[in-house]
Amino acid sequence: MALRHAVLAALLDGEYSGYQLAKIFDLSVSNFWHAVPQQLYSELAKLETEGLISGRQIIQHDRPNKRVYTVTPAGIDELERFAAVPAKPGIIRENLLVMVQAVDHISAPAVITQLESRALVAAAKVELFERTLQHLRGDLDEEEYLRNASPVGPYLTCLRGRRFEQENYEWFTSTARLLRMRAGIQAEGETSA
Amino acid sequence: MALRHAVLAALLDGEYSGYQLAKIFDLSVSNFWHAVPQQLYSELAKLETEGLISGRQIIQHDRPNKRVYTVTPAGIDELERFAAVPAKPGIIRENLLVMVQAVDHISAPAVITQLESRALVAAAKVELFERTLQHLRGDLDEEEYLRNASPVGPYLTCLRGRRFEQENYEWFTSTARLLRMRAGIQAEGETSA
DNA sequence: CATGATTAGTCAGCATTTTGACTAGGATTG
DNA sequence: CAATCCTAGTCAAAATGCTGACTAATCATG
Repeated sequence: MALRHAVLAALLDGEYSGYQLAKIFDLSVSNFWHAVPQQLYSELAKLETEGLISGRQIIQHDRPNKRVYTVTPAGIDELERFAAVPAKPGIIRENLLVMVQAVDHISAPAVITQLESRALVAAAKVELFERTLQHLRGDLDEEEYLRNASPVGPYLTCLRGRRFEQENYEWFTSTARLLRMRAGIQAEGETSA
Repeated sequence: MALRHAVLAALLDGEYSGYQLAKIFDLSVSNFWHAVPQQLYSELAKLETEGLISGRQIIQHDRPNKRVYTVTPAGIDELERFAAVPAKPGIIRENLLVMVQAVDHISAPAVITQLESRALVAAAKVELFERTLQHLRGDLDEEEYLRNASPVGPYLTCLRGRRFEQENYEWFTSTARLLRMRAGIQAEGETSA
């Protein structure tokens, strides 16, 4: 019973189908919760039978019909209870860091390549979050938005996500550079003097 | 088949028992891989039957005997193969951020309390990592350590962990303060003018 | 005008993770 | 000197997560 609260929290923000939710999870929600589409479909079904969300069919003529969901008052109550008990500490699983942990014992170039490609991914995510934040706050500046605007929750989690990816970018980049240097490998664009 | 590489990577650094490894996972390794003790015991058993680690019994008289493990050459090969294929993107699951995402719809004080208590935890982790880094580098300064010293992998992942917890601390703290302000709740120590 | 991408899912089943209960002896603390 | 903590695990079962295969219609591309 863990995914359910992430789904409920994501649905607070609008009426979405499983398919749409899968995209949202892939982008913004992945900052604090990871889930693959199939998990969402089955969790939505369970949440609906439990009455925490309610779905309705949308007939579409240009593309397949879909079922969109909204959080019910019972769903809000569930979130309320969820927030009342201490959250379990967060978990991280990052294979690339496992590789770096082992880098003294294995071939460094493989790890360096991965660091460099993940740095690009991280940079793209930073930009995406940047745009999301701009979009959320519209023409207000950040301070004003934070002071008054609503909803503020998604903005705050997005701030955390952006920061996380910024730090990822910097660590991936500097770690790759360092390992290159130690291995005596020239970075792309560098030349030996 | 994912935990196995984290276990192998952790064991590169010395000869540990399941029990010791559980503590190590709880502290430093949790920066990049989360696992509970029972997972480690069963994973160690599997790794040993597969010949990727080898264990030996240590007879102790003052406390229960234990079985300690070291990575075999086959285990190193396994890590090598692991590093040769692109790592899956990392995953995060953080219930406290789920609560913040939902904060506009639920009781804010519950969330604020949790943010404040997790800020303390994060601050303690920062200090722990700080001490770990100092211990690893001994009397060298960081630049020199990074340039030459060995092993460098655990130092690098610890740097990432420290940074992550620093950012957690700052985000928890500033988010709690902001939510207090928006709710019109005085922070501890503050007084209304 | 065929090929592939996108939307919008379903179904079955394996794999992994987590929880909880239990053992057992020595060390520590009130 | 009884109660609790720490070391060092084992076992079974429940809960959760993930993979892969499949359907089916429309839209975009070459």
